[in-house]
Amino acid sequence: MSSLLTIGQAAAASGLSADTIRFYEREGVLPRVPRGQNSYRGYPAEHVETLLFARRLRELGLAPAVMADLIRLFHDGTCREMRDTLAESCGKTLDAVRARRLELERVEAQLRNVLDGLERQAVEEQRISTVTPCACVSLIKEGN
Amino acid sequence: MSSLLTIGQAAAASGLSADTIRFYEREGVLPRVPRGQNSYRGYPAEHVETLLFARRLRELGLAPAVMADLIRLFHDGTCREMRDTLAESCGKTLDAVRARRLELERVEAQLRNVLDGLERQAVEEQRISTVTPCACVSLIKEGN
DNA sequence: CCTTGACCTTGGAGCGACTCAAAGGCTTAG
DNA sequence: CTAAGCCTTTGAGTCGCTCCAAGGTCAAGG
Repeated sequence: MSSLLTIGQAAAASGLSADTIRFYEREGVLPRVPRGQNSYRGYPAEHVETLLFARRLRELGLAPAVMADLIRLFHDGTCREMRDTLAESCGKTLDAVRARRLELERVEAQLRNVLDGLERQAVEEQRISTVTPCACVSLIKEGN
Repeated sequence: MSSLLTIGQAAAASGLSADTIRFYEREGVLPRVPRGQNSYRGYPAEHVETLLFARRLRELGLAPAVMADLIRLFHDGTCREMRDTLAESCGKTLDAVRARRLELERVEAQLRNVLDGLERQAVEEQRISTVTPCACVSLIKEGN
């Protein structure tokens, strides 16, 4: 009857799973909300804003420990604190994401090379109908 | 005295860590090598080829279970088996890597957006020396 | 009133691919 | 004799959830 949401409703409203919300609460990422006499968690409607903020931080690839800081500032912090912390953690995350992306690009190119080589070998082997020595392993050997 | 390498030497020669080699052996990725009377693992010099092959497969992002198959073929398989298996697993891995890379590209762009917005806000707030309402959280809210 | 099914609770296990730590044995050099 | 630097095994820790089991609660239908 009150305006409190259950965890399932909060999950549906925020796009986080109920499991994830519970996990975040345990880990101190999200504040602990009060329980009803059911011992059910009760989420005030405004709390959905916090959950949406958390979800967005997660989408941006921020680690739970960083999310915890930012969510505290979301409730308690000044604008400057929020901006500085956000700048620092997004900056670090950006560096990490870029590094990972570059690595995946290298791997992707190498996989393409290998696949191309395998294709060419298969074609070649069909063209000259004799069995040639197995060379496909050598495609793997090149460092790039 | 024999030409067997210890795990540390095999690790140095292959670029895999000793821990990783032991892990791969436990998991059936690499064959079990015989122990000396020390109970030390003894690696024949040729085995380094296998380790290098494993290392390369790992660099290409192939999962241990797939590596296990390919390493068996490396010893036992025909050229065609190797080529077909390699083509299949590299193809699947390529798809997964590409998907992950695209996701990281999206996240990267979003992080850049957020950082740009924070920068602009900081500049703006300095220019007009009155304190404006805190808007930096709204930078986070946009879905992209 | 009773049942059914959908929700909620907690605690704990599982994932992938390693990585590290503990506790002990072997070998070689000073 | 001891110190170092290898090696052995077993088992726990990492990260960020995700899923499971066992049980309590609630709303609706018969």
